[in-house]
Amino acid sequence: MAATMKDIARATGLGLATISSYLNGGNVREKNRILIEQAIEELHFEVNEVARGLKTNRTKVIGIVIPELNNIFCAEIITEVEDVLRNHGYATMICDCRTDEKREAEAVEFLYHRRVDGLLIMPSGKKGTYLQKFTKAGKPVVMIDRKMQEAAGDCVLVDNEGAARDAVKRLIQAGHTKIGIIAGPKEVYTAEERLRGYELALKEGGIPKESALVERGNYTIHGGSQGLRKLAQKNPHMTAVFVSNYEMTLGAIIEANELGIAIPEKLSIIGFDNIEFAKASIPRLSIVTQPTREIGRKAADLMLRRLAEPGKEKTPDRKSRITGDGTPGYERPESEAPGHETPEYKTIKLETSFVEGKSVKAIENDGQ
Amino acid sequence: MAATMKDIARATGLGLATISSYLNGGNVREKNRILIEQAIEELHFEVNEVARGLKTNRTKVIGIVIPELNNIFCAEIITEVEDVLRNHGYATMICDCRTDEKREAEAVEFLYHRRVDGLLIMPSGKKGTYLQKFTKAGKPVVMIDRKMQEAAGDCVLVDNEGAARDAVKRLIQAGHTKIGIIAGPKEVYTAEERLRGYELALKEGGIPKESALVERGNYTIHGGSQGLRKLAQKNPHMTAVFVSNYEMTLGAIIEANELGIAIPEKLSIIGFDNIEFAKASIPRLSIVTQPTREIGRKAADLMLRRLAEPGKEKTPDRKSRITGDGTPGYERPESEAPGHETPEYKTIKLETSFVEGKSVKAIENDGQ
DNA sequence: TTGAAAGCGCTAACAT
DNA sequence: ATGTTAGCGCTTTCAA
Repeated sequence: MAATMKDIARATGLGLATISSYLNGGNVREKNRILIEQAIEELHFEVNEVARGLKTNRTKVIGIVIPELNNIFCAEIITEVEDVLRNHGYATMICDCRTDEKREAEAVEFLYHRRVDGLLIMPSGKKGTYLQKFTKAGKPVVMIDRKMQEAAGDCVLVDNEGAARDAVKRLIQAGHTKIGIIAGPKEVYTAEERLRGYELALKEGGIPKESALVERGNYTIHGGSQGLRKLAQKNPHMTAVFVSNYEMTLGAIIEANELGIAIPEKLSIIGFDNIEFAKASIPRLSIVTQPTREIGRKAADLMLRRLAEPGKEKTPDRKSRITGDGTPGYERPESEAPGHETPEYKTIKLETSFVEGKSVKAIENDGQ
Repeated sequence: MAATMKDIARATGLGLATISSYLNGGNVREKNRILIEQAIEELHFEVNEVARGLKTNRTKVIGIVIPELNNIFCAEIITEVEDVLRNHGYATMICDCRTDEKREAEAVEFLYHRRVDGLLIMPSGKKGTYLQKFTKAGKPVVMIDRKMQEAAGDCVLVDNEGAARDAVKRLIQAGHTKIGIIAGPKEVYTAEERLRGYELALKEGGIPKESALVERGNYTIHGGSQGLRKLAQKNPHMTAVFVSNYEMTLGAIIEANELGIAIPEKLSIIGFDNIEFAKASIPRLSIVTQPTREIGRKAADLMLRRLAEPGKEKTPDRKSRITGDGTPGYERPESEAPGHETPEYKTIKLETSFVEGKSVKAIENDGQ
């Protein structure tokens, strides 16, 4: 087996505490330092993080729960999160809950068992009651992209309504009045926000709502294709479409090509997410992009900050000695700190940005 | 703090071993079982996996190293892996090494420190010398998609050459002779395999190679667009293209649309990966798909199997029942031959499949 | 600065 | 079937 601190102690003739001190950046006499380093080298010693975790009650692992690993928006955020956390010595345990609330709860439970130090979650469920375990244990919870009801914790959100509103406004400013939207599923909160943004822009632009101009898709490529087809069928005079996520944007474009609807000559399009695709697409697509990297970074930073905060997981490391003579001298004090000062949860709201492409064409306003 | 086994022991008046036995599926007298369950319920006891890990020297965590989490091929595989492993009580620690060999080595090191029980890696680097730590420690290593030199471990691969060969053969059978390929980067082994498959098919079909029909892209959407444009420019008579990964397939199609090259009337296309996209695309795309889910599942299964194998660990552990779920107890061959440690590594090669779409059109062979 | 010793929460002999 | 007792490898008082 791998060498342990004891081996180092024995090899150097020093005590365990000295080795530990050295490993944790404490002061060690120069000659001992050399001795230790030499022994570590020879014995290929490496700290056992598991043992350390048991002792310190901090595993240096962060749990991550996401709806779909297999989704570019999630994947980009998690990529960043993982990078930041690992650079700070934290490992991440990722659980994909397949957008299923039950699996989400199980994942949270699973991670709690593994004693992760904190939880980063992109919620699928509406209620976050199962997050209470973490908050009660004084372990930080950071929600990404969406806030859960009844859940205490920090949030990193995006201004979805504003983003959609801005996008649609641009279409209006370019002279469009018959503007369709391929919105997301009703159950998805962020999808509803985007739809609201669309409606808001119309209202502000003095353009009446038309239900025929609103299609919903299930956030998939296919949903986007279908959405565009229906919109085109129902609205021969529609000149512009706003599509509210990446996969559907892709589908909409494919469908437009299929239908022979030239972009932007016949139809202006503003899409969502995935700047890579927008850049590669011809004509270069105008899209709303979410700052995935920043979302990830902010979320990770927030987590690190919470972890660095003192006090939370006060384990009054008192010595509980068990007397050998049968006296049960064992008594668990109220380790509950009742008046726990409610930490002020932070909500960070990030701005999306609009990436100008060639998929929006100004139309003559006088035509009608 | 959370309750511990000791608390349960005290509450029930039973001994520690009994509690442990109960928790690990051992036999406990009925009335004690009830007692224990009751206490567990009341005290909200949950096993501390960290402590268990320290004791058993098995953390029930698998390390995963991948080139890009943010890549649909990787993401799909990992999604499956994570699912399978978690269903068996294993957590996964994922490290994204950004296709960087150095970061890859660091990630492996990082995971080793965390004492993961095994390593699943989709290699970026060519040599796997840094994997030796795992194999030396008797910890299983499973490579996905690519084999590393100097690395001992199991592999789950795909027959890239065969897949490409089959795809190109189909084009030939449909009468095509001017067949282009948008191949991947030279450094990527799997990309070279696919190129070889293309060449092989041509050879078998008696069609001479033409270097003008071979373009390389960097596996991105943009690379695909450029590749297609160059191919079209250089080869006015080209009637078919084989594109060797998803992102480039997407780019090629976008570009074809842009250039007004009708698919499949003017150009037949066979793409790669991502069946979702192929299905949504119009015309429905003919593609080669890799069985990502199966790759993930096989890799995870292989890992689980290795983990269940006895002997590797120095710790002479006796038959231990894993967590409550149906993991069967394993048998240990009695042949204790210490010097006879040559684990036979397994290589699983999976078949890709061809998904027929509408993007390949038969052409008249007599025309020329 | 350093050493000795007591655990963190669990499993696993070894008894009974 | 159950209790007793050692540790797993580390951090952390408390002395020296």
